[in-house]
Parts: sequence; structure tokens; C-alpha cells
Amino acid sequence: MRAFAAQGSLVRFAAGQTLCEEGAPSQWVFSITAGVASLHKALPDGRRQTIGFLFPGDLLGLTPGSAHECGAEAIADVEACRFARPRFMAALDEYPALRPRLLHMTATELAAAQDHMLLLGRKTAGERVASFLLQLSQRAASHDLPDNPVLLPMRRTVIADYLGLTVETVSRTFTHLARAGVIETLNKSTIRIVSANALRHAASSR
Amino acid sequence: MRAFAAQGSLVRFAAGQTLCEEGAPSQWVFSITAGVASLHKALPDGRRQTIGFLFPGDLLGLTPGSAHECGAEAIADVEACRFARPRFMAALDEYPALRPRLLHMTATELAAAQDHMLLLGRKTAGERVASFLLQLSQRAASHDLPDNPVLLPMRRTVIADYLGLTVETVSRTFTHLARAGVIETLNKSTIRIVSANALRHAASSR
DNA sequence: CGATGCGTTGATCGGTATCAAGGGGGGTGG
DNA sequence: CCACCCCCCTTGATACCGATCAACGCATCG
Repeated sequence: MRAFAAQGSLVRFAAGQTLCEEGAPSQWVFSITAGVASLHKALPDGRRQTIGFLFPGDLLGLTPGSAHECGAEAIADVEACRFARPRFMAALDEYPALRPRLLHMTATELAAAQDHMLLLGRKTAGERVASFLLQLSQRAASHDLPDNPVLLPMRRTVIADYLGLTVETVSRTFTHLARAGVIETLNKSTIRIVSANALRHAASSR
Repeated sequence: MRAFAAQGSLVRFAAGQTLCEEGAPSQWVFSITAGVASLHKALPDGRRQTIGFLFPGDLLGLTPGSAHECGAEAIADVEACRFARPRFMAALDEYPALRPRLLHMTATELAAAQDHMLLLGRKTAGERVASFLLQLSQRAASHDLPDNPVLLPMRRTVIADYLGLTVETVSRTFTHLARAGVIETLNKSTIRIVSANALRHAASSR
């Protein structure tokens, strides 16, 4: 397994740089080791949907076909371990212990995608933003990072594209939650959860 | 592999019956052999999101955790092969050829989920309905079934919950597409695509 | 023949998008 | 060091799409 990791080479992407483009042939598999990236899809006229975020430990490029399903872009400076795709696939046969891990990761991602479909299809703007904050907070907690205040590493545009809203609506919703005393915006990318209970309530009941 | 399949028992569900409930402990793994089922999630107040559909060949119950992520319900009479979950998991170790297949299936499902997020987050009602019809048609074609007219095995409520709309909007949108000469509704569950090009266009440009 | 459930159609309301303008912070150049 | 600018975020006014509320059509079944 150690030997496997050695087959990859370390690569870096500055915030804003593109890791891969939607529809491009999937040459590499990346394992994120530091930073944050966003996954996204777009419609021909430019409308965008952020599909999810990649944090350290996440994989990119394991598509069922040979082309990338989503584009990926570094949100904060990213450090990743890069493998040639065929070599990665070969390694799966060489190190059979990798497969169960991979399956588990993909299944977890699928479960997250399903949750997000509920959010996009049925939740109101207020519920979406509240759910998003809770999700970030929980992610941090599960990685033994401070879960409050919550750090938002991405711009409002990316949040809006993630939640299926516009930047204006996201901004207004933060303001509403703050005025309601549920959160407090320490600065644009740092939000303190004043009442976790109120936030949880806001996340799923209109 | 044959031996593996023999470890399951054949079970049947009439249309409308529940295969499993959201949040319930995941006791079984089902392999659908006939019929159609829907996967869904719900919010405490009853709002529903249909996550996807299960067709013959699809698996149900492979959750990363021990509880079902989604509820599942038979849309048309369903026939499935049922495995006790621990036995299924054990079988994965016994028949290593299963894992790559499983990984591929899960990755494909994930890709479909990502497409659907784009639909739910960014497409208009007209685009959603058009995309849905194309999806059903393509699914049929890829299984060597007639792809036109398209058969809709599910009720309008389920379609609406799948597309993040209301039944009324779905109904109106079918009417609009019919008046525009793009489709023709032969009956409530049979729709003929008059112009596939127009439908493709309607699916992704406003 | 009436009852029930599903789908369609119509009228109105409301939430979020859109359009437009105004802060504010960080970086650059003078 | 300061002034300016640029980009991002916020706030406000208005428009519009889809939700909601209400009624009706139509088929199925008792």
C-alpha cells in the first residue's frame, strides 16, 4: 500500500486553478492531500451546478467512463497525489485491499449526493443555507477540526451554485439567519453558530 | 457466481408495496429481477424527493452504514432476489469478481446522481420534464426495448417528486410540450416523441 | 349509479431570480 | 504611506416562474 502511494507524484494547484475539465478524457486519478477543491457541472448557456467539494482524503477521476463527469477547481491551494489512470487501475488488481475502501468511499459519496438531491429538489433557500452550514460544521468536527465558528473556504458564487440559488439569495439568507440570532458572521468566511438547535431546526422545517 | 445467486431467495412486491423504509436497519440486499421501484427521501413535514428508479439488474441496500439511506417502493409489480446482508457481504469476499462490478455500478449511479443534481439545481420545469423523457427513452433503448413511444410506469406524483416540481407543473409542462408539437400523449402513461431534436433542445436551453 | 382516486386546467400568490446600485477590503502603484 | 481600483459581497426594487388553492373530467370499482 505504501508502495502503491509511491507510484503517484505530488502536484500542486493554486486557488482558482483547474484540476480537470468536464468532459475531458480522464488521464489522471488524484488523491487530495491538502486544500479544498470544488466539483461542478455546467449547461451550454453557462448555468453552473457545484456538485460537491473535495477535501483531503478524497479521490478525483474515478469515473465509470473514460471522460470526467465533472470539472474540478481548486478553491484553496490544493496539494494532490497524481496517478496515471491505467496505472491506478492496475494497482487495484495488485493491491486488492484497495477495492473495499474504494467501494465504501464511492457509496458514501453516493449517499451524500442523495441527501443533496433532497436539498436541491425540496428545501427552501433558508433550509439550504442552514443545511450547508451544518454540513460544513459536521465535516470539520469529524476531522477533529474546530466546528464552530465554521470556516467557509469558498466564494459566495460557489456556495450559490452548490445550493441551486443565486449569490444574492445566499447573501440575504445569511443576513436573515444573523438577524434572527441563529448565526453571527465574524467575517465573510467565518461564521459562528450561535444556536445549533435553531440552525438544525432551520435546516428542515419551513 | 451461479452458486452465489442461489444463496438468495426470490421475493415479490405488488405495485405500491414498500421494499424498505428510509432510516430502517438494512437487513437485506435486493437484486431487482423484474418490475420498477422508486427510491425516495422525505423531510419531517412530508415533502418528498424521488432519488431515482430501480430497474432489473439494479441493487438495493448497499448502504455505507447499517441503515437505509432511502425508502424504496414498488411502482410496478417487482420481483427481486433477496440476500441477508451479512451473507451478501461475505459473498463479496468469496467471489472477488463481484467487487469490480459493484464498484462500476455504484460509480455509474453516482454519475447519474450528479446529472440529476444539475437538473434539480439549475434546470427550468420545461427542461426537467424534457430531460426526464429523454432519460426514460434512452434507458429503454439501452435495454433493447422500444424507445418511442416512451412508457411512464410511475404516477405523476412520483415524477413530480423526482423532478422537484408539483404534479400540476408536470401536467402543464406535458401539455405545453404537446401543444408545441414536440410530444404526443397517447395516454396517461404512453408518450410519443414527435421530434427528438426539439426534445433534446428543450432539455437544456431556455 | 355513486364514490374514489388520479390527472388536468384555471386563478392567484409568493419565493427566488433578475436588474441595479452601493459598500468594503485587499492589493497595487504612485 | 496613501490613494485608487478592482472584485466580491450586500442591499434594494421589481419581475417572473412555479407553488398553491380550487374546481372539474375521466376512468375504475364497488
